[in-house]
Amino acid sequence: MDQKTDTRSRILDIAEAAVLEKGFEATSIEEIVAGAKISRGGFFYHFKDKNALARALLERYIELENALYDDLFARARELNDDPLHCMLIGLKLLAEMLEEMPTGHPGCVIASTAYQDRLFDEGVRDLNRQAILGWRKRFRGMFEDIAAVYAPREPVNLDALGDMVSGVVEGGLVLQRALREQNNAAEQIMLFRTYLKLLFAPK
Amino acid sequence: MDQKTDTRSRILDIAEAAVLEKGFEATSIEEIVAGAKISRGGFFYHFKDKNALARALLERYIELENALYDDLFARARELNDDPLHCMLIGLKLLAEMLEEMPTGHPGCVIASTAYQDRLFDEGVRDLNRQAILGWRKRFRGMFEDIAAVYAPREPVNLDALGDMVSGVVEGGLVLQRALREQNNAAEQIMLFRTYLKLLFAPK
DNA sequence: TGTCAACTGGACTCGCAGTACAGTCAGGCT
DNA sequence: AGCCTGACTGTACTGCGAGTCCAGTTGACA
Repeated sequence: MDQKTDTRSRILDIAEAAVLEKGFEATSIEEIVAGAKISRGGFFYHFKDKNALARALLERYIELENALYDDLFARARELNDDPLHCMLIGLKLLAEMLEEMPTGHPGCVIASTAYQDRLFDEGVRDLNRQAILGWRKRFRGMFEDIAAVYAPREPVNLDALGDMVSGVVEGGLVLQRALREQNNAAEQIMLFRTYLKLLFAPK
Repeated sequence: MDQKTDTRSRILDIAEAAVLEKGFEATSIEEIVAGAKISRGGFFYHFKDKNALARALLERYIELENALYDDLFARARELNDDPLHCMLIGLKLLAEMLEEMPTGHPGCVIASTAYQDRLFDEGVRDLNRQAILGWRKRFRGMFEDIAAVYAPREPVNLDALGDMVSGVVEGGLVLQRALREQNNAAEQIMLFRTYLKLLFAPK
């Protein structure tokens, strides 16, 4: 059981790295089993097919991302109780985190999955959807707290603003991937942070 | 020669629709030739391999997108000479265009390509890169014109702001695809428009 | 009439996903 | 000690899609 968990997550580690590097379809089971030092049979013992692997990969990724956001904004809240400043600090921390990744951020599995749609079953697509809706809810809530204290200077739809966090990160990562530059995602987040300052900060 | 062009672009049309629907790898040459009513041999007469198809697809898409931006902002300029208002009108037109597409926007080939990297050769990746750099230059230029008239209220890197146009569109399309909603991309663009108003508009 | 571009059609190789299944091996249970 | 089970290994097979090769057809034009 311990061993099962071990091998399974070893497969996931190797698969994730390969998928982020070159995409899901381009990643063969052959190379995964080679990397994990197991047999093909062993792979199919853990995952019914490639779709099950995709699902597990997504689940793990989403859980990690959520934990990361939890941690980030908890730390931000410790530094400043004000909802706006908490948000601004959290985004700064997020940008720094992205920047500090020496090889650049691995890229987001969400976008990767979104554009390879029909390879996956409804379950995988729904997982993807739920994750983004979760982030919408998370950030919408934070923006509501901010708006309760600071009236926005222009009317904005808070759901859309919540989505913008995900969108800016996803978009930034797409740019970063395509341009082969280093800090586009971090830069985009900082630019979004300036937006929030202009939108909510009084003066 | 005319027929060649005809069949070739018929292949591209069908391939583009299929690729945007389910991704490049998931699109088989079999279904493309079936849709275009040609033989497999006919396909390979026009395209050396799938990579050549990808390249042609990208080239066509980028050209179209550039023409679209040219047209959009030319129309905006006709309506208002001021660089800021021209930008704001152009973004509004862009958002409306995205919104009016009944099935939602087909999605951006750029992101799709970025996340399936290693399937393609260096040429395709470079095309992708050049397209985004072109948009950076285009929008950076427009923002410079704006900044020459209206001092930004917060310091911003204009290259990054230029990238933000592409990033917001890409990110919005990713959300739209993943959420299966209709107007995320348009909404994100309008939100970005509000950003520009806050950043540049005096008061 | 002959040439050439634009195909058709079929046969083949190769790599990869997925199936099937028989056998191995270590640990815990009785 | 004997047995069971979970976690595999190894091999052999099917089927699909990419890509190659090539011989032959068709229609336009010189």
